[in-house]
Amino acid sequence: MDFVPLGLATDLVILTVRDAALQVLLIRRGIAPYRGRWALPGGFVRENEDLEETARRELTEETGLATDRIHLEQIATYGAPRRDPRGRVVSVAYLALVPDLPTPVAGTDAESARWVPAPDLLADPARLAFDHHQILTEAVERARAKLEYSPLAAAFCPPEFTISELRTIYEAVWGTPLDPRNFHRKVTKTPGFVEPTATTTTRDGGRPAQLFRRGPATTLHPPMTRA
Amino acid sequence: MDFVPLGLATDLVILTVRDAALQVLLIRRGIAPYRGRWALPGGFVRENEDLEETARRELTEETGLATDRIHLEQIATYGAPRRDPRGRVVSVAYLALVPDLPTPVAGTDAESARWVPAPDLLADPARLAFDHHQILTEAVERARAKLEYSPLAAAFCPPEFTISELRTIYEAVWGTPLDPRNFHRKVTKTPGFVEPTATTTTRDGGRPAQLFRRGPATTLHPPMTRA
DNA sequence: TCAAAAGTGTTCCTGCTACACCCATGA
DNA sequence: TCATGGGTGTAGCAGGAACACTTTTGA
Repeated sequence: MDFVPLGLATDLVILTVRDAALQVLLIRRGIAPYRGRWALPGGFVRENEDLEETARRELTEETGLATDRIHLEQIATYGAPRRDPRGRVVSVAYLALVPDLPTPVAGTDAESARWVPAPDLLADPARLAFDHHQILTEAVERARAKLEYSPLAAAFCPPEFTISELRTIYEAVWGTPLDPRNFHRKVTKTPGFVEPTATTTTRDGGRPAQLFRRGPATTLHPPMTRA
Repeated sequence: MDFVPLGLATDLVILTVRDAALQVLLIRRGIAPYRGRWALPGGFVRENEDLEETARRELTEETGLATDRIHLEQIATYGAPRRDPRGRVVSVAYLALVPDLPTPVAGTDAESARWVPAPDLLADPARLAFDHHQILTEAVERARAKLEYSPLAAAFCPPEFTISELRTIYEAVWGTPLDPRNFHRKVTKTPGFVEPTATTTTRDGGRPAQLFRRGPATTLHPPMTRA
């Protein structure tokens, strides 16, 4: 067996929608290399640990979230020989979509972890450590694409949500305004996307809005369309 | 640095369309484990070798193809602790789309490498070694999805091709018949998908068909639609 | 009574499906 | 002249975009 010496790690792109904007969880590096710079959270795979298991462990460590209900998917693997100055480290990137947390970043101090608006980061390729700009770019594009044909936008929402709240997710992730009236019709008529609950809320002001839950669909027919 | 001992490999799902069917290149394993069983071609990543570089090297070794013009993309990484009985091996899977080769499998003997129809393999989860059935399944699904919104079907064709030949690709990959007349209109009217050449051919019989080249588009608007 | 958000109706237009029809070659 | 595949026209329908309009609350 050709065991070339290398480290295997996972990096996480943890996305949420806060203040009507798509935001990424970053940590500030306390040690070299890239000390003091912002980076994606991540860590090494342990012996007898599955890759997704590593990613879920990191996710819990960074957010304090019970990881069961969180959407987590693999994005891609980055293995350029010199991507880490310490030596050969191959990293499997994962994308996590989390609801806007009441407790922002539990378990870590505010100095070393924070939410940063995704557009700011995407606009500046030099702001993140390692090749994390590229990883972030591909992860965000994946998230944007997935909102089209999957009901994943609901992964950003609490268990019960209004159609407006769901629309806010789409607008934040895609960065485009959507017509509230057509959006409402489209979402409620797409089979399995959302299911009505018996209750309503006025938390968004104005006329009471009906609350919905995620439906059973895994793909949307027809898909939502970006402008 | 936590260097857990493990092997890093790439596995290749090499697809082509032959005899109007989607086919996969398999090799017969000469050594344990899974000796005598069919498996995806693959091999270990070398020191200072990029992951895609490994994949291209394997591709050339198995097919004898100059790898420059071949479409190659990463699918996913498989790292379950016991997926390889020899020890911990993490594998990065790649998808390659190649035109129907005049010389089928150059550089290897016919005993140990052959094209196998994809539907046969997909239908039987136990036929391939390791977790290769799962890898194949995800790779084929990726290829099917990509034909919808990218001009990648042309990667299965020679540099110049007729609309019918392109349609054959879609029918083989998707496993559904398409209306030749609507397909023709759709393809020729989608901006940047194909570009006409000045020449025609009668290699498919009947009225001479115009030959086309790949156009400059990277995504198709509107997308092709599966039945 | 007014502002604000929820939700419905309607019109126009694009794009897909189905299929009738004509075209250009080889046998 | 006929079989074979290439290619165009067109009618009908489904879904999206735009926007007028009604509903139900809190201030």
